[in-house]
Amino acid sequence: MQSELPPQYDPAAHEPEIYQRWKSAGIFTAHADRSERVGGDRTPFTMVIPPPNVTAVLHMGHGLNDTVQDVLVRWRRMAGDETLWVPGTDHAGIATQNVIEKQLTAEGSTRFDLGRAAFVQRTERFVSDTGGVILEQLAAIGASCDWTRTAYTLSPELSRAVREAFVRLYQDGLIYKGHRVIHWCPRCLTSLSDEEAEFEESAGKLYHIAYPVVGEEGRTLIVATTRPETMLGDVALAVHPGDERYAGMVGKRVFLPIANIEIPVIADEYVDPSFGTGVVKITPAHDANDFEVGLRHSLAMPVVIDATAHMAEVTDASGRVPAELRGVDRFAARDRIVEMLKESGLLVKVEPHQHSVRHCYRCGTVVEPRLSDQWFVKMAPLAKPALQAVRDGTIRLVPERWEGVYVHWMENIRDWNISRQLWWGHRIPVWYCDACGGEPMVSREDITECPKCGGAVRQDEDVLDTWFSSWLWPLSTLGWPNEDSADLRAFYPTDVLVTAPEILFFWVARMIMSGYYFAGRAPFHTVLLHGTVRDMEHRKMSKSLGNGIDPLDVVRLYGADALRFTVISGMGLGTDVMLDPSNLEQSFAPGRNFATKLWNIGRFLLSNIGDAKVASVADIAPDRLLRADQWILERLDQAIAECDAALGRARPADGERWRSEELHAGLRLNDYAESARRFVWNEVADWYVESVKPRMSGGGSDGEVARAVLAHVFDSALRLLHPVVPFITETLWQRLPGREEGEFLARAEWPRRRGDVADDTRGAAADFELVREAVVGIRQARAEYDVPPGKTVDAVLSGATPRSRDVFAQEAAVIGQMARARVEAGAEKSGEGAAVHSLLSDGSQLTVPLAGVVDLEKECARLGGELERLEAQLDGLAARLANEKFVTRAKPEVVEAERRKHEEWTVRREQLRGRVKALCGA
RNA sequence: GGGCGAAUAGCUCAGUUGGUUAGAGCGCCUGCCUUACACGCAGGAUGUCGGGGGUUCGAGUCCCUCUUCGCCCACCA
Repeated sequence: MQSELPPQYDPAAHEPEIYQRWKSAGIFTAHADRSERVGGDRTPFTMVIPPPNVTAVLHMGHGLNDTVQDVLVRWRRMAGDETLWVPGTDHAGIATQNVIEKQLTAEGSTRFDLGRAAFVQRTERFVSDTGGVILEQLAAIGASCDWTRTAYTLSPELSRAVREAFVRLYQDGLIYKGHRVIHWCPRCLTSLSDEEAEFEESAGKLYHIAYPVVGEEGRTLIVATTRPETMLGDVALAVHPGDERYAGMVGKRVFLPIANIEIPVIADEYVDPSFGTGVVKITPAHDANDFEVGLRHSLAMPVVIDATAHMAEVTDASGRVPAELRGVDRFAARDRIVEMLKESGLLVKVEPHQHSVRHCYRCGTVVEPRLSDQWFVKMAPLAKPALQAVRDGTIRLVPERWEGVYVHWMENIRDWNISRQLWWGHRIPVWYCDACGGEPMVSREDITECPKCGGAVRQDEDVLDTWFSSWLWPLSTLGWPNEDSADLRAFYPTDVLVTAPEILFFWVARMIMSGYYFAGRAPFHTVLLHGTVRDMEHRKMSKSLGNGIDPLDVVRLYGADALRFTVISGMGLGTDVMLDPSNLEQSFAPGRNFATKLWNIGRFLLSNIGDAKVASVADIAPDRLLRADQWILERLDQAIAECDAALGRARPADGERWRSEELHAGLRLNDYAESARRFVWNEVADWYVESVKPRMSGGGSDGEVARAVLAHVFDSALRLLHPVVPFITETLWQRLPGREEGEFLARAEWPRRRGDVADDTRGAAADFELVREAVVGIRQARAEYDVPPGKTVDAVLSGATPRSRDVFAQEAAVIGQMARARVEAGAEKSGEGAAVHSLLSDGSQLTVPLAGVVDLEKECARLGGELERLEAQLDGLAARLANEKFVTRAKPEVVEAERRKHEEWTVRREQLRGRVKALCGA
């Protein structure tokens, strides 16, 4: 048997094959009819994957996100739930369109050369050829998604959901067309939502420009602006109505430099008198705030910058842009205008100014505010139930701190611009008949002719924001809007949504809103927001920085399990994971080392345990279990309890709302992984396996007991660990004796604790714990006194006092058996350690025995130090216990604990004193 | 500008409602190729718990303040 398994786990030899077997055994496939919501006998547990962009390739962010989800879904699968993890991809409007446009640029062409239909066709082809690679890559990290339900936001089914949502919202008056200043990306040539236009701190300049007052020679108003190029679109200057400095100016007119036209001075509350000069230029077409001011004062709204961010007289702007500036890029124009102002003496000063500038979240271009017509969703009514859900515990955000962020955003929610001037996406389902006046017709089905006049119609040119399809994801992937869909009835609402906080507003908040609006229910009860993968300088991993780690490299080098274990155990709740892209070996050492350890425990076990069927632990008479057996079974119970506690409840206890004590518990995946790891490594491997070695080789009926306990404990450990390290645990589990064809750990039962345990059982476990402590003590002594491992005890102890020789010999028996120290082991069996046990009843002896072989002076100094420390501690304890306030105010159990400790320490002090006296004479 | 969070070992982080001698992993040091594992075993070192003040019998834990970092939001012309 052993020869089959090499000492190092070779992931490549097992992982792909095992994944295939899981898949073909249908382990990942959910059965709607088994859900208790439709009369089945299993509780459903559903997650929908945050759909990666269809053009994406797997990076560590996905690696982490999908591992977390897979741990949860595998856990619930073993716990007996009917689990469904829906995979899929997002068509990713801007991102995908950018990819194709880049290709076209390389070919010396543009999308306009190609035309809309051909462009969309080409993109579709690209997506069908190369898209979804990431889903295949997910298999490499073990993601147990239901591949029979793979979804795509631009598929016919999901597109139907998009239309339905649009039409319903429109009919309910929640979608409207607005004419206002929005964020415009002059590179992508589309509008963006508030969320898509991200702030970035940048060092700009504040230009102070003098506007000459009409009719008052030499008098000017000074305006401070960061964007002089927009001044050509100025229609007024504004001051605060209460600003006494400019009280007389309101109603007067000033010259707009360069354009050389007159504009009025108005008063508006919007102006902050304490900023700059207290005078603001009003440019309604190129600033969202100025737009509002313009509306209030019925001002003209000349557009002087075109869609590509070049200066032009676009609308209502004739005579404003001098010929020399037309067609000049906005930033070049800024410099030119500053130059011109300087020449005419109207540039007062320029000072550095730190401010935030919005950038396109897809291409990083500085966003240009632009006046245009866009479709908007009225958000306030949608936000109401979504806000309530988080406040009342229907939905919990983990970690908790995100709840505040969420609530604040929801309370101040703004309408959502859902039009994009792109070609790749769901075309807005609105048609116009120009003959009949161009009133919008909104429809679920394509409209080909005008229902009134029978004439030609034209569809709205724009497509919908990508997030307008993603926000329906939990609904649409399950069959909505078909209310009778089996999946929708069986699996909606879903359970846990796992994602990064970056898309809390883009996606999570909107899914909650759509869930309530379209289905009347929250789409999930838990949102787990995990951290980000960063490099050692804490920079986010990114392609442009070149500090990324390819998860597939890690899988190739160390295996999927190593990757999974490393990220899960290294990730506290909501905290970032630091990995070193330049040192994969060290970064993934925790996972790789653990996998190897697990592998070797399995190797040992399989080579010792044989193929014969193993007795069930439950069938073994309790009195045949040795202390070590009782101990490891007790530790197993403890490990199960710890893992269960760390994972927490899968759903609210009452099915509706989280109780406050449940709200912030559970989902501590790192704690779970650590508990399981500690059990298998530090308890099973370090102690139980060691203690069991002589018994196994001894054979006989006790050997059978040991076999049974070892097999049971290891089997349980594999179950506990399977969600984190599914491949290696499955590989080993399959080889345990008694396995039948077609059995999979992936759907084996999650371990449960034994019921009530008899007192003497508990006592036996505690006895072994004493043995363990004794062995540890002896090892410390050996190390401290440099007892060479190659020496037998007798050789070392020559010259020792008879008593110390005697005692150490007893200890040595245990060391030999349990610690693999090279000491002649006695015949004492199996770590029962009666000798050690009796030793422990007098704790003073543990460090005494070597007195004869050590430097007496050194030992006395050491003991003296120890005694001193102990006395200081005891003084403190005594003082505390003598303190009336402590005794009366502290909790009784605390006081009791301190009393007990005081007693124990007093005994220890006496022993120590005795030892010092005997040894050192003082 | 507003809000939130963090600061504990060289690094990443745990430390439950205040109550033992503050822990883990990685790293580091020492000794070991011990018949499952050197990707291992055994042992070890390392902390003015960011600074200052306060409350308390008792503070890493609660309060105030300062400093430094991070995140979210914002109409920083």
